[in-house]
Amino acid sequence: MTHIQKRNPQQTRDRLVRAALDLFTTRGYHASTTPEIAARAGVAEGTIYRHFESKQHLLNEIYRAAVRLLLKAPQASVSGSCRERLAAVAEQWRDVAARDPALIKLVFFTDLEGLLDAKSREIKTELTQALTRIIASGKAAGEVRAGAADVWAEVWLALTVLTLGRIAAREWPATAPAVVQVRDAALEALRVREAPPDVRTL
Amino acid sequence: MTHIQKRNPQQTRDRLVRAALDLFTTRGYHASTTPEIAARAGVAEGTIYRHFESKQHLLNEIYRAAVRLLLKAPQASVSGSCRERLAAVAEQWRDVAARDPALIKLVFFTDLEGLLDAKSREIKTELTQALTRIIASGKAAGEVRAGAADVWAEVWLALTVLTLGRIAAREWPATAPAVVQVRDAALEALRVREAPPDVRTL
Amino acid sequence: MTHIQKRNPQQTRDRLVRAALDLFTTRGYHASTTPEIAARAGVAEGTIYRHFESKQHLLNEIYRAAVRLLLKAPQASVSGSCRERLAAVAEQWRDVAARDPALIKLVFFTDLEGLLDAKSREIKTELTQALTRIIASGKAAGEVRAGAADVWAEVWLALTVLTLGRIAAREWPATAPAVVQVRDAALEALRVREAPPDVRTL
Amino acid sequence: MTHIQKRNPQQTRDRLVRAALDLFTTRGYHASTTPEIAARAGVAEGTIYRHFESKQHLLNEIYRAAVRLLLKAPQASVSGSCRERLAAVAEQWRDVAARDPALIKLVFFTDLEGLLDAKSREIKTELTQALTRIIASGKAAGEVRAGAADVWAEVWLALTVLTLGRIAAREWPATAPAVVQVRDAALEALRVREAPPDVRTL
DNA sequence: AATGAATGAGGTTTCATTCAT
DNA sequence: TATGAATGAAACCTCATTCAT
Repeated sequence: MTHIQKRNPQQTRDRLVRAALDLFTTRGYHASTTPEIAARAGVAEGTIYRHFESKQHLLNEIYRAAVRLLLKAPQASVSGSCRERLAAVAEQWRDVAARDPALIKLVFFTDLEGLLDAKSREIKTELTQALTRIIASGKAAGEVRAGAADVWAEVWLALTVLTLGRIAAREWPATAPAVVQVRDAALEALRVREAPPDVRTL
Repeated sequence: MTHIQKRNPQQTRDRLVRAALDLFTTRGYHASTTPEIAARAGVAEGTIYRHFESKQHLLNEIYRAAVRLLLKAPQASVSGSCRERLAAVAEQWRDVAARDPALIKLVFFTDLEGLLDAKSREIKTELTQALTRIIASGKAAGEVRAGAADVWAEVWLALTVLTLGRIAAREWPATAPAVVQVRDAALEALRVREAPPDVRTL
Repeated sequence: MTHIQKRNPQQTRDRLVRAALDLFTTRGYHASTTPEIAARAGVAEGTIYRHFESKQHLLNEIYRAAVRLLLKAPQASVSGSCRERLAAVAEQWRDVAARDPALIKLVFFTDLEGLLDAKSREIKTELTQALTRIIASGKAAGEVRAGAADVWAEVWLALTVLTLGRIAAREWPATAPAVVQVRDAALEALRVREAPPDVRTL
Repeated sequence: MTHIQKRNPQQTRDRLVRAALDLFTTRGYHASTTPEIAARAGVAEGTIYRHFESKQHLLNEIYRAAVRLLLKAPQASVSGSCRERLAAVAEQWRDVAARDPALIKLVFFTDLEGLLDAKSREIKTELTQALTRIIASGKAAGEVRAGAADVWAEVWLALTVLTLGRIAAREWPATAPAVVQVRDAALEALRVREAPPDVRTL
C-alpha cells in the first residue's frame, strides 16, 4: 500500500525548497497550500514536516537563504569607487534575477508581513545596511550628492528593484535598453561620480 | 431574539469598507477573516454578503475606489510644465498618505497577486498610463531626458511610492527632509527641467 | 448544497455536551474524535467550534459541570451526624450514577492527566475538601476513629467510588446487597458512629 | 551513512519496555508517540517494530508483565491466616510501588480502555480472583465478616491501591502513618481477625 | 537486528458562505 | 436589510507504520 521512495534527504529538502519558492512567489504564501507544495515536490505531505518545523519555518529558511545570496554581492564588492561597487552589485543581482527569478520575487515582491521571524527581519536589514555603507563611503569620497546615506540607499534600491522585477518577470531581458536607462537614472539621482582627483596628491 | 440594527444602508457599507481596508492593509487579505471584518464594522457576519458578493469582490471594490481616488491627481493636473504637474501629483498623493495611509498601503504595498479581477487590473494600468502621458508631453516639450516615457513614469513612480510608504507608515512626516531629497532625486533622475523658452515665439 | 439546520443554540450545545460526554467516557478523550462527536450530536464538525474554543475546552466545561453537580451533595448536607451526612452524599451520588452514569465515569474513571486546566483541577480538590470537612466535624464530635481526616476522606471516597463505578457500569443495581456491604464497610473502616450523647447536657 | 548500533537484542527490548512504561504512565498511552519512545530508548523509530508488532502490542506485553509481577504476591502467599496473607501481599506491592512506581501506575492508574487485548483482560481478572480466593478461605475459617468474598476483595483492593498510588507518586513514603491508617482501615472494614481457636482441636 | 526517511490516513481547527428567522 | 448559528471543504500538522539500505 505504502510506497516509500528512498532518496538522498538533501535532495528531498531541495525539492521542497524549490516547490515552495515557486509557489510562494506566484500564488503568495497563504494561497500556497501544503498539499500543493508536497505535490509539486513529488513527495507526501507529511514529508514536509520531516524537513521543516512548519510551513512558516519553511518560508523563513527559504527567505534567509535568498537574502544571504543577495548579500554576497555588496559584501564581495569591497574595492573600487562607489559607482563601480553599486554597478557590480546591480550586475550580480540582475544575474540572479535572470537565473532564478523566484529568489528576487520572494525577497522584493512578496508580501511577508507578519510571517518573518526575528532572524529573518534582522538579515533583511543587513541588506540595506550593506548598501548604506557603500554609499556612505562614496559620500566620504565626495562621489555622492548631499543627503542622508540611508535615503540614497533606498533610492538606489528602489530603482534597482524596479529593474530586477521586470527581469524576473521576463518582461525585460537583462540587456534591455530600459535596464540601462534605469541604472543610469539611479546613478544620476545620487549623482554618483567617479572619484574626483585627490587634492592632497597634487 | 435577534437584534436587528436599523442603520442607513450606505452607512453600513461604509463601515464595512473601512473595516476591510484597515484589516487588509495591516494583516493582509488572507489573514483578515470575514468574522473579523464584520466585528470591526460592528455588524453581523452575514451582513457582509448583503453588500458584497464575496470577500474578493469586497477587496476589488475597495481597490478600485482607492485607485480612482489616486487617479484624480494626474487627471486634474492638465496644465503647466511637466515638472509642475508631477509635483502637483506627488503633493496630492502625499496628502492622501498622511490623511488615509491605508489607501496608499492597499494600492502600493499590499500583495494582491491573483486577487484582482480584470476591471481592477485595468484601472491600475490607467495609473501608470496617466503618468506616462504627463511625461510624454514633457518629452515633447524637451523637458525630459532621452528614454522611453513609460520607463520614466515607472522610475518617477517608484521613487514617489518610496516616499508615500514612509509617510503612510508614519515613519516620515510629510515635510521631512528625506521627502524633499527623494522628490528632487526623482526629478533629477528624469532631468525634468522647466520648459525651455519656445523658439517659435521669438 | 448546504443545508443549515436552525435550532435553539442551547439545544445544540447540549447535544454536543451529551455526545462528548458519552464518547469521552466510553472510548476515552484521545480516542474520541471531533468528527465522531459531531456526528453523534447530529451537527457539522465546525459547529463544535462555535460553542467551544477547542476539544480540550469542551472537555473541561463538561468536567466542571459534572464536578459541580457532585459537589451539591456535600454542600447541601450541612446538618446531622457525620454518619448521616456521608450517607446522604453517597445516596445522592448513587442516584447520579444510576441516572447519568457518564457523569460518574468522567469524574472518577476517566484518565484526564494533562487535560484539565487550572480551574478544573481546583474544583476537583474542592470535592475532597468538602468530604474532609464533613469528616473533620465528625472527628470533633467524637464520631470518627483516630487518624488524619483527609485520609479518612480518601478512604471513604475510594469505597464509595467503587460502588458508583459498578452502578454506573450497570453491573450492580443501586440497591444490590453489595452496595450495602461496601457502604457499611466504609463506615466501619472509619468507625463512624452516631453522635455520642453530649456530656455537657447531662 | 546509516549508523547501526550493535547491541544485545534483549537489551534493546528492555530499553524499549522501560521507555514505553515510563511514558505511558506519565503522559498516557495516546499522548506517548512512537518517536518519543524510540528516542527515550535511544534507538531508531523503526526498531520498535523489530521487537513488537505494534504500539498496542507493546502496551499489552508491558501490561501483562506488570500484572504477572503483581500476581506473584498472592500466589506465593499460600499459608498463614487470611490477615497475614493479605498483609504479605500488601507489603510486597508496597515494595513494588516504592521500587518501580511505573508498574503500579500502569496497572492501577492508567486508563487502558479499549487498548487491552483478551489475554490482558484475562490476566487482570486473575488478580482479583487470587485475592478473592484468599478472602474466601478466610471466610471459611471465620476470620472475615459476612458478605460476598469477591466484594470484600474489591474493598480491600480499593484501599490498598489508594495507598500504592500515593507511594508510587512519592506523595507518601512507604512507612507513612497514613499507610498504616489505611491498611488497618481495610482490615477493619473486612473485620479480618486472627484465626479463632479451632474448636475441633479442643 | 537496526536504521530513519518516507508515507498517508486522519487529527483538530478555521473560515467564507448560506439561509431561516 | 440584518442577523448569527450552522455548514463543510479544506487548511496545517501528527504519527504509527513501512521498507530500502
